[in-house]
Formats: sequence, C-alpha cells, structure tokens
Amino acid sequence: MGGDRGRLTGPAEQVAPGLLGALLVAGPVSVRLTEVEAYAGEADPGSHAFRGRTPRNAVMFGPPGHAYVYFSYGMHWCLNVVTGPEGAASAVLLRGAEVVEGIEVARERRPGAPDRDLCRGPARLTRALGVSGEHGGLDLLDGRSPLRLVLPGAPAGAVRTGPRVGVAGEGAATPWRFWLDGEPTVSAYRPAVRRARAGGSPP
DNA sequence: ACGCCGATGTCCT
DNA sequence: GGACATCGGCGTT
Repeated sequence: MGGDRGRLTGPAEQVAPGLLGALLVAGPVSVRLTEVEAYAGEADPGSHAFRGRTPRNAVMFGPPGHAYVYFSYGMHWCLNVVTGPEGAASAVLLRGAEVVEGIEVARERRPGAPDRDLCRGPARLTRALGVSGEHGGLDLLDGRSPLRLVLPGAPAGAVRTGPRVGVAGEGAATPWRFWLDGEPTVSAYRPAVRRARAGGSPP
C-alpha cells in the first residue's frame, strides 16, 4: 500500500488539511500541526515552483514526504512537506503548531516568547524545532530521520480555510490556508505587500 | 492596530 | 546589478 506516503500523494490543496493534527518530531521537541498552506506546482503563481525548477526548489519536484526547507529574508528558515506524485512540484508550508513534548528546549530556542507563540508562524516553528537548511531533502516518513512526520489517525477537528499569507496577485484568490478552528497557535493573517515595480508606477 | 526595518540567498535582467 | 523574499521583532499609536 501507499501508506502515509499515499496520503501525501494528490493535489496539495486536498492533502494539506489532512496534515492538521499531525505530529512533527525533531529530537526532543514534538509539535502538533495547527496551520498549513498548500502550494500547488508550476501552475500556482504563489509557489516557488512557478518559474520552473531551480537548485533551490529541486526537492519540490521529487517524491512526496520529503522536506523542502528554504531560507528567507536573510534570517528565517521555513519548512514544507513535499506532496503530490513525483514531478508535481507541490508542497505544504507548515505555519503553526502546538508544542506537545520538549517544551523546555523550545523555550530556550525562543527566549521571551509566550508558550502559544513558540511555533506560531512558519519561521518561529523552525526555530523552536531547531530546523534549518541541513534538514532540506530529508524523508520525513523514514523512522530513522532526525525530522519525522506522523500523520493523524483520525481527522483532527473543525478545519477553517482562508487566503494564504504573503501571497499577492492571482495566487491570493485561492483559499489554500488551512487551520484548526479555535487553536491559539494559529498565526495572524497578514496581507501580502504589493511592492512598486521598477520601471514605472501609476501616478 | 500599524509601520519600519533587518541581513542575505536566489533568481531575473 | 538589483529586486525581493511562503517573515518576525520591536517600536509607536
């Protein structure tokens, strides 16, 4: 059978809500996912795969269940789970979670943060878990992996949807952000900033 | 609630 | 060469 890898094979926006409630394990710290976003391949203007394959996004074009980790704004790491069949270049960004084990370690990594903020936001999540570029490409479904994903045995609860954070333009129309209703660890919605384009802005 | 920036890799021109 | 990034922390209202 396909098992958990089969559950990650399919359109990213259909796979994504199934990740809510999943356990993500990184050494001493375990978290339960409460918020995710789907990025659906080369046709999705919000996706890193939109302009085709590059060295950075190559993992997205591989088999499902692997970690796509990228560096942003000169200081943050963000973690995605590759989904869909191999070649689909789809992924789900992990945006929010609740720490269920190893909270002492997570607190040390996020000094001063209230517990509900430890993993509230994609870059906060990677910091609390100690995830960085070296985790890129890991098979999250391999029991020996230092970064592991355990899918939920049953639907996690009421799922809400809305537009993705930080995605502007056409990609902003698709409500491919998913979160668990009522969870305090879901990040605040922040509309994407439309920057002025070089070469002429309207008066 | 909102505004301002940081500090650097990636990719387009 | 240069825009800009799947963002976050800190400051001010």
